[in-house]
Amino acid sequence: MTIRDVAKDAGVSVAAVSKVLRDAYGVSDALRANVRASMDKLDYRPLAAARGMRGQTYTIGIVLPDLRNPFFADIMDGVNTALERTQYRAMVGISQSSVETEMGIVESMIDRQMDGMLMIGSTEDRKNLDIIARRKPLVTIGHHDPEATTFDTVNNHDQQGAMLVVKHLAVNGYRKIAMFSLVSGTSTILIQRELGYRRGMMEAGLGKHINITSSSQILREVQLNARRLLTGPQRPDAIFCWTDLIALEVISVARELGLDIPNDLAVVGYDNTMFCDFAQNNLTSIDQSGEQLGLQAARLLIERIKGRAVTEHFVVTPRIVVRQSSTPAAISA
Amino acid sequence: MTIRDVAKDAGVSVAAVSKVLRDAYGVSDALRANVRASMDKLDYRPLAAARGMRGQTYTIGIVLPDLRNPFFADIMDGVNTALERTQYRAMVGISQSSVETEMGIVESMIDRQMDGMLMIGSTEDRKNLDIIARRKPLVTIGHHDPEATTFDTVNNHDQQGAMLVVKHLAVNGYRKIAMFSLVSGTSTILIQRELGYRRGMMEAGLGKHINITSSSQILREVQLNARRLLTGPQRPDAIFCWTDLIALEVISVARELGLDIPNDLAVVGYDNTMFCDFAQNNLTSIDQSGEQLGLQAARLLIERIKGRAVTEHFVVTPRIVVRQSSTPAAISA
DNA sequence: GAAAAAATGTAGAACGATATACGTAGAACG
DNA sequence: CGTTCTACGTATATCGTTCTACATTTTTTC
Repeated sequence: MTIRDVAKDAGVSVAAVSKVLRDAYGVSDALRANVRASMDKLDYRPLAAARGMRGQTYTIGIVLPDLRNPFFADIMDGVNTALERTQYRAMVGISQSSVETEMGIVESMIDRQMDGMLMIGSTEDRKNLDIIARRKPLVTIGHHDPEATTFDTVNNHDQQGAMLVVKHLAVNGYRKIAMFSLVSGTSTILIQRELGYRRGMMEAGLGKHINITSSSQILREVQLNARRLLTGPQRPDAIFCWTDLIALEVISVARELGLDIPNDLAVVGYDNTMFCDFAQNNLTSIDQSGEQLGLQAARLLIERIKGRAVTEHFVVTPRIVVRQSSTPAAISA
Repeated sequence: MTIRDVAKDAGVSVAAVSKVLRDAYGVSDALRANVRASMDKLDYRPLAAARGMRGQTYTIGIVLPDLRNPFFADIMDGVNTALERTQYRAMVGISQSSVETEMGIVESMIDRQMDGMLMIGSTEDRKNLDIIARRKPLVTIGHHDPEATTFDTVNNHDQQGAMLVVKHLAVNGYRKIAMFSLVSGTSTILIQRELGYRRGMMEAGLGKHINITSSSQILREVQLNARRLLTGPQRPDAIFCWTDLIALEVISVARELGLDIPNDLAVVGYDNTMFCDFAQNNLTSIDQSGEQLGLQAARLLIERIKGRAVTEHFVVTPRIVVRQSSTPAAISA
């Protein structure tokens, strides 16, 4: 089943069929209907590889850091919603939070003629992103770079989100508020969240309690760091974790140490993923509306593929969703 | 940077370069070294789209039902390990547990000239899988069909896994053991787990307590069904959930109802995902070694792509990992 | 040392789309 | 009524590989 078969069946030229396929200029309604009918009849499907040789593949590549953080599922829901009514399809690559793998995936997506790329929570720096963007339309989620001109960015206001957390904790009487962050020199969202945390602490007059622990994402290391933090000389009475998944691990360690949450320790996460709502977690978190982020990013990417050249930076306002893990009152009530 | 540039630089024919690229027969060591040097020097990367026109794209398509179940991350770890040293790359499509979407993704992967497909937890029936397998090498994970001859299957022994659960619960004194299953007429792993549950109950002399509740995966519906189960006239004293994620939701509902786990209610999951270990869950589960499943599946798929025609069916033996959610003794101890 | 076999390399026709350049008919214009 | 537009279609070069068929050289065999 090739474009030639369709052309023959419809009694028109190959070029005419191609035009119909691409919604290109210069096709009468009659011709279009005729060709469409033949395509349906023959159950014709264009081969992306062949299209890719000269034009588009109608495929966008999505790079995810890992599959364990449920937040990415929220984002993908939004992406899929945005793509639903288009002829674009998403193919996902998993970088396992490694920069080399990430670049490898991007390369292999370019080799595979993806029309554009959406990088989520990328750890690349601006230079590398610029290099990619020069080759293919690019949109990032979770990379702050308001000065970027070669690619679009989609974010929530991470600094503000972190400040919301600190403010909420301070209002609820917590003082020794620590932050559990991620070791990753280049992640701009971490930088913003740490900044927000510091600013929040200063504004609450808690500057002297600023305390940031950084850890990789490896489960064992997270546990080790959490345990160290909770058994150290200056045990915090609240921990703000950079993502829900880490918060759940911190809760786990705290429970094992016999600490009561939220009375001995408050824990707050980020992303407001579905796990926060479970009664055994009941985790206060920042909602950055992953679905919205995914939707906007996909929209921007398709616009870019279609030719938009001016850069857009989309920012969502985060909001805090308060649950029991940070509200001692709720437990006594 | 095309194959022609490399050929020119190395002073050989285009065909020679192509042979080196494909590890094809008829290349001397000297030629290979020469060509490889030019490829490195020019930083050449073959274009998958062009390769796809005649040969392989060295890309395998992986179809995942959803991104929220952390079990799939374990599988993907195995897949990536298996692919690491090959020139194959994985591209993932998310079907959102919908049969139409699943078929759509498969179609679009075939359009994109994937060399083979790995379908995980597919809800397709044998007929559809046969149709796919006739077009592309296919391996499934989580689809029992020992009679299948057109594709390979990789599974754990789900029936045995379910029996392990029932036996364990019975030994610990639980009697009214219910099962929380998934509405999905065609999923063979669910059929096997339900069968194992029934057999286990019969063998434990608990036939009259057999009680299977089925629900979709939608969070609200799961909660509703769990609540109905736990507040009904014949409240079970243990619930075996078909996957960890559901078990976590059941624990949540039970906690909200004021039930103590494991004294009022035991909960057991399946897949032994990372969340089971968290202290707030402490969930007994069946380990089916997702990483092993992924590794074997990827290996089988590449073998098939390379030409193996005889079918293989790989089965892992499940083992139970006992935690507090099903051992009342542990809590009093 | 001639014939056969194996090893190594090359030329060039595919693969299935896209997109440029162009032809032709009918409409609009003055 | 001739000219210029516009709308609609077509012919075909092109994209970057693969792979068959073949030519040449080297090795093996008797």
